[in-house]
Amino acid sequence: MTQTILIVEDTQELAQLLNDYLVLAGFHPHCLYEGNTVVDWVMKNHPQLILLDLMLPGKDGIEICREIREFSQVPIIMVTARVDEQARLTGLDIGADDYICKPFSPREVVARVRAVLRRTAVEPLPDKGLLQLDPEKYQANINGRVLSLTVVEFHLLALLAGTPGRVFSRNQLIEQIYQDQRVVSDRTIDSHIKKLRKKINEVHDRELIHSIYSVGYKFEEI
Amino acid sequence: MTQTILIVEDTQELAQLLNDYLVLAGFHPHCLYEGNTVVDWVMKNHPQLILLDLMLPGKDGIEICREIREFSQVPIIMVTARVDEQARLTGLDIGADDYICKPFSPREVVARVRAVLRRTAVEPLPDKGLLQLDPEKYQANINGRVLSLTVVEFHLLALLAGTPGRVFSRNQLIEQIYQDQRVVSDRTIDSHIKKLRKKINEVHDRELIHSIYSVGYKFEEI
DNA sequence: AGCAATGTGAAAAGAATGTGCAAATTCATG
DNA sequence: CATGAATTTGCACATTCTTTTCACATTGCT
Repeated sequence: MTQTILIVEDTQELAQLLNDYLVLAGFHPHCLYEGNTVVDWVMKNHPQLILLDLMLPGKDGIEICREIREFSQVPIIMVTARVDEQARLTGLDIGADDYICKPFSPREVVARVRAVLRRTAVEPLPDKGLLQLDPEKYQANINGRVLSLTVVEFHLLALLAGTPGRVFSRNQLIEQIYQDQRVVSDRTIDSHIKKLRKKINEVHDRELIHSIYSVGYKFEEI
Repeated sequence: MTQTILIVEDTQELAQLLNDYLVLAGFHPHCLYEGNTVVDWVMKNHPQLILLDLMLPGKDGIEICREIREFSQVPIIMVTARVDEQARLTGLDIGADDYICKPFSPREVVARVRAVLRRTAVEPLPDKGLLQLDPEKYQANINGRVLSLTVVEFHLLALLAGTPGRVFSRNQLIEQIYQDQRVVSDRTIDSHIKKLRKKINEVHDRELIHSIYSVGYKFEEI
């Protein structure tokens, strides 16, 4: 198993430095220098871990992180240029596994990469499941059949299916789906779940979304 | 010597999750949900370690930390909600032993707790038997077979199995399970025990939960 | 035996979820 | 900017599941 690491960093010099250190540490890094192509690259190449700069030409780091999280749990380490940029990370859980603040020593980065990989090591996630999600189109695929989902439905499904078996409380789901701190009744989630189930049932006969009484919902564990 | 851990965290959901993980790891956590009572509680109960949220209703984490340091060297791990809060920690040594930044995985917290305790004292090793509990799924595994438990059943089993061989009185169980001071008849515990036993029996033939006459219940000591 | 504690099943009480509908909101378009 | 369609939201009621309690049976203890 190769240890592909994706480096997304617009300062070429820095990217090169990181690259060198990671090669020395036995990884196989790949560099991208702007934001627009990142999501595609990740979908195609399934890296083991992503080092993601927050400030990027093209699409910005937070947005990229969110999009990746819709279809993958790959570990992401955010790299922030300066202390005050950190403020942008505050909007709670944007889905990154760790973050590093410049200026950093390359040694430190390698150490963090190792740490994150160690933490997430036990992940036999052979994607290719029966469900595939396409964040660009807000579509899901089950057994090759297409579901058109609304935005909320898509986020909901992406979250649940992102970690099959894990139970999400309604509040957790709300926090993740409405990142703008909107106030929403928890029963609203039930409504969306119902619609999701209905759409899923149209193309698939087993129930994939389970309710866990007094806790929340989870996606079928495989 | 029991390993009491004090959790001070206003998000009840999070407190409960941490609580579960720590019980599973063989500790005896106690939760407080606001800042004003913390110092008193610590003086009376002498916990082994404190997990202290920085942002709290009532007295704030830094102030609490300072006050505790006036009379005790108990290890304190600060929990910060967001990255920018870290700034408040960096400047001065406020006396904490470590800090953790949300979002964190409960596993990570347990690891840090162990690390801090290792540094500051001698630590009894946690054991991993035939029973595994997953607080994020409210599931138990025995011999690889899955038990679906209700919330109360899960907490009950987690408590008992967290310290195999230790006898818990019904009142102790009630106090731990219903942290909201609910009033519940002690016979209620018996009912839940019965259901637990039934579910366990479906996948395992030896009796794992034992009644100790006129005292309470304990989990099979191995 | 006699008292106390625990096991058991069933039933009442309590909570959470499913469902259909309608009101509010958003969004694209004329 | 108005309009209608699609989406989102929240509610009320039905349904399901869980929790709690109780009465009675059984077991353990002195």
